[in-house]
Amino acid sequence: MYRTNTCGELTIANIGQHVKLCGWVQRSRDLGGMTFVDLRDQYGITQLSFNMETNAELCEKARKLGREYVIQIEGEVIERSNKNTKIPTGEIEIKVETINILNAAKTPPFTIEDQSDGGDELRMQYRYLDLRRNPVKNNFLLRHYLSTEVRNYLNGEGFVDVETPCLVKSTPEGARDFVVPSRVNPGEWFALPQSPQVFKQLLMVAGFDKYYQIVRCFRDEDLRADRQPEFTQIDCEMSFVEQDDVLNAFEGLMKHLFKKVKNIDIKSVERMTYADAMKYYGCDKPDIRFEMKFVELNDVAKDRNFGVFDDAELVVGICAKGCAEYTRKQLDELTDFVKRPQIGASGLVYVKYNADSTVKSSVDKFFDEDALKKIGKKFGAEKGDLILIMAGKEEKAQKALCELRLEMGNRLNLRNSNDYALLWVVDFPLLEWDEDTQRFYAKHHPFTSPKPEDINLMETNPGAVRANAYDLVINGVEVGGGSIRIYDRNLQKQMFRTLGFTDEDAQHQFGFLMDAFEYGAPPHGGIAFGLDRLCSLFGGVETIRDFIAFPKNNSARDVMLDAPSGISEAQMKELGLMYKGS
RNA sequence: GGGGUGGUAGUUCAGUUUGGUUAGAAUACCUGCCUGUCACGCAGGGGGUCGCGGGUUCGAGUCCCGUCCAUCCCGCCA
Repeated sequence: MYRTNTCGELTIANIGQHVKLCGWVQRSRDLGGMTFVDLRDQYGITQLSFNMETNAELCEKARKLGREYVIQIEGEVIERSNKNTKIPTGEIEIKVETINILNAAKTPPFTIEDQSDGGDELRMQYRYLDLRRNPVKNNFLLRHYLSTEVRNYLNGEGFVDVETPCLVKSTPEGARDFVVPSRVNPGEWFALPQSPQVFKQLLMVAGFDKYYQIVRCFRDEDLRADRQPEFTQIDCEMSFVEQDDVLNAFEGLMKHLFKKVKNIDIKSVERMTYADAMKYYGCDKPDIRFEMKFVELNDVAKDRNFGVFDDAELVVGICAKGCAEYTRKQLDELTDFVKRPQIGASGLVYVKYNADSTVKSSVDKFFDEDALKKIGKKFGAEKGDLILIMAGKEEKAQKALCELRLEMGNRLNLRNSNDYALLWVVDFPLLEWDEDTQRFYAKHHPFTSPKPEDINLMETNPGAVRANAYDLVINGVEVGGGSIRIYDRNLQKQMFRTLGFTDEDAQHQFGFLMDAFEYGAPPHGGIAFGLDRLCSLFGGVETIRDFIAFPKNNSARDVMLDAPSGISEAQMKELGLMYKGS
């Protein structure tokens, strides 16, 4: 038997017990006459003590232990004469009788401490050492707890966990696929699933009433702090449901998770149409922890001989409470912020409603005080407020002001990571026009159903058709999305036509699904949540990498494995692929 | 594909603006001393292809060009 106890559990109640412990040497403190060693395992740290007077040989041995040596010790739990109140085991120590070195260790390239001296790159290369650190380890305990509670809740609601394949068929819609060559079928390829979408729909056709799966998904697109090429979804589908049934069911899941994981009572989840989200926040995933809503100014801003406004499709602004005292420098910073290439605005107009009731703007030349006050009135601006205005093409002005609004939220400390605001964005457009390819694409995916009252627009004005599609947005982060699906063969066929598929292409790509719809497909819908993003949200950080044990770096590489890598000529031949020597 | 930031001891960084003696600090590591430490302390020591390649110069960590890597963002992500 390696051990009788872990390094996190012995307390004053165990005094006098003879124990065996195993773990890693966190650190040793050699005081000359005596030596202390901190022994660490997943559960905590226990101090080992050695005394030159009582056992010189053993004490010498303890002094030679390096950091991260794996050892087993045997000894007696004794009360410390000097107690450490900072750790749970701080009242006791082990008077060691024997040390057994299970494995020596090289000095690690960075310190295994809560505050490590290691940089990101190095920690990823030695991820197994990084994972020994408490803050990193705790992220995975959180993830484990979160997914456990997801299962607990969904199991309790009657959802059935069904596994779906990882080797599937490549389809032209959506994200770029990862593909896998088939040895048995030379020249043919599998794709890794971007989501189990069609399988879960087929499970509904098969009669499973409620399905879920915590499942890996793959997308071969460029990475971000919140995007990895393989990521995990909580994938769900239900039969005989309308949109409200789905929203209500998963509000329940969210309330459960917040209660269990964060001990937060979520009172309600706001609902907002996509149209309103765009109008008031300029994006489809607004952070509603703070207001600062957009106000459109076309009616009061035009016809003042100010070309920037007169030529603009949209003049729109926000009101930053109490910011009228912003200095020239601060306003310049904001202007630079919106002029960054990523945002690309050409400028920023401000109006200050000063405490002394005077009004000052960057467009005084075109707007007299009355006109500026009229603008202020549209925001309900008070003394001390600052209005920031963007103008231009509708989409661009919205996007720029959206970024500016979030920036102001940050500056005004309105985006506390301990506050959570949940929001359903509903009634997304079904389709999105793409200028480059001159065709419509499904905004969500091609299996999303149009709102029945909009179906008649499918042929006359496809861009105006709204979908039974919804996203869950928490603090401005899209954590999940779903829809009520099409379950009728003809409607599905019409959808593919609208997307520019010939009937033959549609049959070739998705015939299995449309065929299934002819054998008694129930009305159904569902949703999928990004587990990694939920974890990062609960953890209060923005990068999902911290919650993936072995993540890819920004260039989609695993730096620890040094993957991807070349394969042998023999493997290539076997797969029927051309070999390109390295 | 595009933009920003960064790359200097094992590690994290300073030094680069304004080129100039032997490139520093902290921490880690090694040695010695120390009997109640717990970020132990004290004394000493070793440790550098300044990412790589080219250029300018009497002289380059520092200036110029190229390139690679990392990271954040835009595009992309149904």
